[in-house]
Amino acid sequence: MVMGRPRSFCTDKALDEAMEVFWRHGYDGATLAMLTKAMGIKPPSLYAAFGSKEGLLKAALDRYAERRSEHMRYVLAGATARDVAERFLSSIAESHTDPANPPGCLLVQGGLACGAGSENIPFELAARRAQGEAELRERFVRAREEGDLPEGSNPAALARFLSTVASGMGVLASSGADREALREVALVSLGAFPACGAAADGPG
Amino acid sequence: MVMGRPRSFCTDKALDEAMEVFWRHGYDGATLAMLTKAMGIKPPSLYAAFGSKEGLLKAALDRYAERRSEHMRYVLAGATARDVAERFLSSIAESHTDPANPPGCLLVQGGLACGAGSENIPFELAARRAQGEAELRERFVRAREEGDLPEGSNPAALARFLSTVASGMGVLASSGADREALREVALVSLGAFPACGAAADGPG
DNA sequence: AGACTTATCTACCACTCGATACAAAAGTTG
DNA sequence: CAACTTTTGTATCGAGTGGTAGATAAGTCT
Repeated sequence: MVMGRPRSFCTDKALDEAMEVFWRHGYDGATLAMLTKAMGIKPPSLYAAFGSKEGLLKAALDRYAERRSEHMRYVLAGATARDVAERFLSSIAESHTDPANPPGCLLVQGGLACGAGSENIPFELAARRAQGEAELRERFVRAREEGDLPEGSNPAALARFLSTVASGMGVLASSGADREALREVALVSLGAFPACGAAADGPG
Repeated sequence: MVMGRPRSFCTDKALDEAMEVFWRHGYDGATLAMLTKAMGIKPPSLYAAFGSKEGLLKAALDRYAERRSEHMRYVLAGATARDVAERFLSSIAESHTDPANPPGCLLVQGGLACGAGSENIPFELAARRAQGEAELRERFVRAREEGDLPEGSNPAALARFLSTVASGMGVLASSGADREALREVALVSLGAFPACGAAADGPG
């Protein structure tokens, strides 16, 4: 075993608490006092473990990404592109209104605009959002090759559309919209999605 | 004329500068130092004119609403519901990437999550976003009555969908997406919109 | 002119921010 | 045991926060 005094807290548990604080108050709005209180540790322990407030956010984002990757694996396993879109939107509607978490999405709530000294935080969050979009895009490229998306369709645009709706649903959820409202948005959004082999029934 | 020393700055000009700061940095990220520097005045003048930082934001939001109301008048004047949706989405794509302003939407960038002491700011912004959605909803209710939306369609859901996409486009724009990307999203989104009298051609 | 009213400027308030110095505590190793 | 390594708690750092007191400037009123 390693030498020295053992750590008195569980890193993952502490990260979960920190994640919730960042989620609810944003990066700038989350103060060291809030974070240390939620994590049950003192500032020196926080800095020894994560280096800085920004380092703590990145660690929390990594943990958030782990959670999301499970969802994405399920989403991307959809049989058709339309199936993938439906899974994506409905899972977003559920997760963004999960009472176990703050409403919305950490990657949106975390901070679209920050004050002096945290200008790079919005970029960090944007990069993580872009990753999910890229996964969808690759899946849709494959779908077009496999013929379940029309030849003329635009996989990049469809992925960006879904990612945009997801961000918008994050904004909606953060302002108190309930789960049913998000499901409705998901349903309407799905109407924008092309159907190939199946009957291309119009929206409504 | 009123008595006393006349004000040395133009309230509207100062508000435009403050709006830009809130837009770019968010409510919490915008400091008094930034605001007073941009407005070209000192703190006592700011407080005499607007009461508090929050009062300044609300005044800036009022001014923002004035600007938007012109756009909305044009949008709502569309001949059909689909026409309204198209005008709405394309005007959002333009305004959210207008190089004269910070990217995105003040009502989104302003603050989805805030720190202690500004918890009501996100509600304030959400209320203003909801107003635009309500205008769309009323227009779509009328459209259904007039028969250019199918009987079974849901005006509230359609309005919420458009509002959600607009918020998502704000998030997208704030992370550096260019105008063409937003136009693409607008185009795909329009595919979710029901067409009534015209040919209900599928998306693609 | 001189009283009155309002705005502006300088300087500063109490407070909170993220981050850290230092010593005591809690382990492992010889 | 003593030497070593790492973490923990206390107490605090300098910088920056939103906001204001008090004197002065710049107008209108009688």
